[in-house]
Amino acid sequence: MTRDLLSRCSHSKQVKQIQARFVTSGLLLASVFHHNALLRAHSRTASASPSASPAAAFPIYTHLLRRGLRPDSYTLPFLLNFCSLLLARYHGLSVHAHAIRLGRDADLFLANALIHFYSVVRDLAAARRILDLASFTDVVSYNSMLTGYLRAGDLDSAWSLFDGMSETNVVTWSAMISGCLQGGRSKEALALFSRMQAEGPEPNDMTLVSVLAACAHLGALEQGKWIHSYLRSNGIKISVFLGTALIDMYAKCGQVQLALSLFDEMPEKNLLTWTTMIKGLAMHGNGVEALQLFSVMGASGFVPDDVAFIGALCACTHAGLVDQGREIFDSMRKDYGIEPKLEHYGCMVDLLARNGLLEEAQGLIKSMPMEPDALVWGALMAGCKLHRNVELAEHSVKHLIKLEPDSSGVYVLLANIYASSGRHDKAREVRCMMRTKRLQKTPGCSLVEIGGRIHQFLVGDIAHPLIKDILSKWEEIESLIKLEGYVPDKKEVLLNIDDEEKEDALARHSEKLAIAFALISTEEGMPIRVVKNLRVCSDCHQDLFPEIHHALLIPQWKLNSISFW
DNA sequence: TAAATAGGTT
Repeated sequence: MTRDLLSRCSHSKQVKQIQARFVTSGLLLASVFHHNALLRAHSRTASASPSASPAAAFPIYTHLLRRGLRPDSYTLPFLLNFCSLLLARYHGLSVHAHAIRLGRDADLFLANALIHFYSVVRDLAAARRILDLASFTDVVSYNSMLTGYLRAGDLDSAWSLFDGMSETNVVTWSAMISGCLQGGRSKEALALFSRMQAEGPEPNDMTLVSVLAACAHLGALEQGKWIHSYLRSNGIKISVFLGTALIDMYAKCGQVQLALSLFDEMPEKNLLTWTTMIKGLAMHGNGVEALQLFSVMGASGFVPDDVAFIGALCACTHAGLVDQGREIFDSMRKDYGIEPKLEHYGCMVDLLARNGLLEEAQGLIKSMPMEPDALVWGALMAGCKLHRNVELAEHSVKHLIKLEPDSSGVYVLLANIYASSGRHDKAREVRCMMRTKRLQKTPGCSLVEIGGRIHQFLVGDIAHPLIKDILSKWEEIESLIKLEGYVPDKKEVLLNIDDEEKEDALARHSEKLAIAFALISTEEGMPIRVVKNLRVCSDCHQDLFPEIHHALLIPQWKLNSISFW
């Protein structure tokens, strides 16, 4: 009876009401079991109640002791889990001390709860000590330690623990895959997933959500599609989580229509589902559609949060809707009580600057209640480049260099601006500055998926086993497209080198290597999809050659962080 | 008892 009553509670207030009734009746709290059930109900409802406090659980424990009852193997773990949920460090420490006094600290359940607790409060050394000294451990003990390392971003420790585990389960593998993802190592995440299929347990929906996110980051459409059909053939229900991950994957892999039809079919959506779809539409230039969806979302009763507003502002940027952007930006505070964050100012500066409203953008920067970051100045500078305002660009660059003295991007941008306005002496000066500072341009990196495998190319890359064939294919392409009227667009190559060398430098851009490789590795008529870390250079984007016309180039800045392959 | 999704860019 008690358990039924408590398991129906979804909010901590309801638990408290039942608790009060128990205490006043004086009857129902007669056993350890009832105390445990209450503690558990508090934990279960804590995440849905922002006002939940660890202090709520302790009177139950004190009550138990006063009655002369002895905590069983569940009592202290339940109490501790409550502390973990609320990141209540001091309460948790006192539970640990109590357990030692009661001699319960050798229990397996408690050891696991302690490892989890110390992991979430980021005391990994304490967690490790418990794991190493515990009399009994199981796979959960190791998983808790593993997720502790992963939460802290310590992938190396996680890997070495993982490699040494004698028993693993689906949680172990899912945690590792999501850990790789969080660390920006999507390719490792996918590799781990194939290993899991060969030697690990069956994946479940939580595993697949992470795998889909990895596919999204890598533009691995074929693998993403494979997961989708895996879901269908295994009768796995498409939850809100899975559906959202699928929509994101399709959108990031360039398949907005597929993403949209999935979105329409989803019976249950949450704020993330909407935001993902809005962002997906905006990313592909469907700014107007994205904004329509944003208002439909509001009409459907979903209150946009700060991330949803980024999506909406981003849609305005892509569609050049300055007035709507201003309106949305103002309504954030006025209608929703959300203070614009740095990111929102960044979007607005981008929107204004891109559309030539450089002074308004500068004014907005001055009005910001916080210090503008490099992205804000970068957006202004990009606008200056587009609208050839060298003076304001120089002003922005001073701020940028102060904020990011070691970032090569700033200097490259400045050099770009000088070069495109014909001031080659200044551009050369910047280049020298970069050389003396030993800064290197972030290498362009393109990925192409052939037969379910991802191939990576860096600019000027000669590491690929087929590099000779790739380069001769490019020569063939180049001679053909030159006949069609292709003229290398050398403004992307700013270096002060002669024309022939410029052509050579262009020819080795990573996207060209990837396209040439894809053309020799696929059947005629097959679509080619290239994903790139930087914006695709305008020369590479010319689509004079009919075969390249099929190539879909998706710039993806997120890949910037992948540098270890 | 342990694991999951969205976010502005040169």
